[in-house]
Amino acid sequence: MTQLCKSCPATPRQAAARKHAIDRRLDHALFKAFADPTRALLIACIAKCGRGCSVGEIAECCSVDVSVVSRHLSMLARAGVLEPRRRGRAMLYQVRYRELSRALRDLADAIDACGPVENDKKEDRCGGGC
Amino acid sequence: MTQLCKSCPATPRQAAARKHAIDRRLDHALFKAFADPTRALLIACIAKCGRGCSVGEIAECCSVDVSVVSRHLSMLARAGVLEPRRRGRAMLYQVRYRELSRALRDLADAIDACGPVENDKKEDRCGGGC
DNA sequence: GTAGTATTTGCATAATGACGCAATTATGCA
DNA sequence: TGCATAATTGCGTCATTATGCAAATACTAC
Repeated sequence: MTQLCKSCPATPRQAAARKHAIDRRLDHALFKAFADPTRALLIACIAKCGRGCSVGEIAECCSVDVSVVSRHLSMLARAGVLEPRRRGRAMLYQVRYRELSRALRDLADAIDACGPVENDKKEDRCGGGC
Repeated sequence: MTQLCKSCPATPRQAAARKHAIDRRLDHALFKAFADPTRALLIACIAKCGRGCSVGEIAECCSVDVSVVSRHLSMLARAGVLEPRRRGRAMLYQVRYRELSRALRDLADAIDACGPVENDKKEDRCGGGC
């Protein structure tokens, strides 16, 4: 993620500022979490529920085996999307609302920061950052 | 994405409001785009460059074959992440800054909207939405 | 037209990941 | 302790996808 276009020599200051912002936000583990349809369904289900849901409950949202759901959930917890918590025999998973929306907004900010500014409008010039 | 937890009967109004927001934003094609390390690298490279980059230039950012980069780029364009444009022999790809950050912020908003509010704080009660 | 450069596509291979089933672990209750 | 319920893990299978190479296409310049 730190390698840069050899053909885009950059203003060091611009490059540093931009590089820092976006590289740190592009956590592909986070996006892998959302990339699978089943996981997206699970996330949406738990998010809309607004509380910690057990694995069995969550499994009712979709048609796959409970073991598959369990694996998805622990993966989502590792990715920082869900917060796991034990209650008796049940394992409750809850969406980490704040952290999640924060991560998305931070990436959006980083992308905006890379967007073309006045000096970069000339199509043939590199904006600096590569 | 429209299926819901059977064990979480919802207040219809809450359910509708929340469901609408998050289901529409969970475009897994968009997140698939970011889920692969190579693609994430390419996106970061083009984003930081701040202009339309040719396939050959972009390929210098990473160690994979140009043909692979070409495939990734056309996939990213299909996903709405990049904007393709021809200039002579070269194909230029530019990040769709506005649309991209907008999509991320919308999802962040939808997630926040699902977050626990006062009435949902009781852990055993479903917030409504499933 | 031909030659040269940039990009895309076809195809085979390798890696990754999702899934179901069965066995195992973890916890609560009598 | 023994039993029941909930969740996780091991393992094999199948589908998807990332990759490289070679061939084909798109475009420019002469």
